[in-house]
Amino acid sequence: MFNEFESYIRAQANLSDNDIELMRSVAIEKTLRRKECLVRQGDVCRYKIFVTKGLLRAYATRDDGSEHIMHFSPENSWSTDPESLANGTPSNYTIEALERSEVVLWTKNDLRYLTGTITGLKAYFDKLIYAGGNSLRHRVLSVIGSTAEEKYDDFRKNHADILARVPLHMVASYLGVTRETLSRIRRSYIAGK
Amino acid sequence: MFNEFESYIRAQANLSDNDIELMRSVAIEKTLRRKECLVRQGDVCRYKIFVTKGLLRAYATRDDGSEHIMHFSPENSWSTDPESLANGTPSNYTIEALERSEVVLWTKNDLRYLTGTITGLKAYFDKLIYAGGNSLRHRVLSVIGSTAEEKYDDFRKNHADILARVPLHMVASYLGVTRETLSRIRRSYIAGK
DNA sequence: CGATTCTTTGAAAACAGTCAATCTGTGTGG
DNA sequence: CCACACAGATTGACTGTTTTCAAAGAATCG
Repeated sequence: MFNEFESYIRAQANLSDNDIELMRSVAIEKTLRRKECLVRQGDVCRYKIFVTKGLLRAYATRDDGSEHIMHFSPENSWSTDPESLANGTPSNYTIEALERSEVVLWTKNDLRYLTGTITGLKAYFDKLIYAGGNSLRHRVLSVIGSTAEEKYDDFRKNHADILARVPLHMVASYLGVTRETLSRIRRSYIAGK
Repeated sequence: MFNEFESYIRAQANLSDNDIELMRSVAIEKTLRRKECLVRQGDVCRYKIFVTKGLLRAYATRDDGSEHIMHFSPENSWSTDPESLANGTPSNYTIEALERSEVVLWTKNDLRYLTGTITGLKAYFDKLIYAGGNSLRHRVLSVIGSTAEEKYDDFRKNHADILARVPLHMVASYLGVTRETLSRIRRSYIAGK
């Protein structure tokens, strides 16, 4: 798993062999069964997670039992609850594997040490956070200004890879519509083209 | 205006007198009339903006003419279009003063130099981006999982200061509901308590 | 195969949007 | 001081969309 991470990160950031070995020395490898949770809502999220295989989701459950997906993380992407990780507060999210997955974990402290030592890694994380902000802003715009159909369009455009891998009711939960509504949208979508 | 910025930033970041003078030397001060725009949708956003007095909004206009507010920036907060600023691409947002305002501006290049030189400033911006991500995530959750009424509640809780200063139809535009709906919500709100 | 899980469908109800009109307060110019 | 225009807020009636509830059909996992 770390090997997959290594080839990914080498392509993304300018790291020496030494940097890689440093990261490896504190990395934790883990295999997740389908439906296994890495963090449960209410727990403290202790790791920053890189997915080398499979697919995770981070979702919040409301008092009424409804679930809202904040984030999908397929292979070669990251997951965590940044707020819980940074502050040690209980997480609002459950992070669950949707497929059998392989992940690499780092604790907050190790990560702080790594980003403090490896400037290339810090620069990479900065880029990552910046890109995350952009996609959150796009999502806010999409979600406050669009009909359910436009949101679905948007999702198809921006997350075609995810669309093919997750049950529809999770797409619905990501978009903030019911599964029934999404189902009807798709029908008219197919009819319309 | 830079003086107001100075006292704010000194409280937020660990900066030497020298750092401050460096920032001052490239800062641009500007006064904005009510309704004056600093960036227009389609323009490139050339500055990072600190508001020392007044209130700005950043909003996107859709093809159908509807406006969606991404961000309010009262005094002692920042505004910009990060994507446009970083990439030099046309901005999706118009940044407009809602009140007579005073702002301090830095160009991308000056900013890059400043953050590269002043580590305390870099650390402060990192914190800022991190906090911005958190609030965007909260907003996404609020907006995909709540009725119009709950969104309004949320806004009241998190932005009481803004609520008192902007016309209601802008709150509506921030929340993604029509002004009529918001008006009706407020009525039931008052009746209910 | 049997049991889940996922998806679709229908009908009714709740919700939010649209259109049009009115009301309010503010500020301007005669 | 008044008349007027203007921007904002509210209301009513209507329309359209989305949710809810209930059921059934399809696909998938063990």
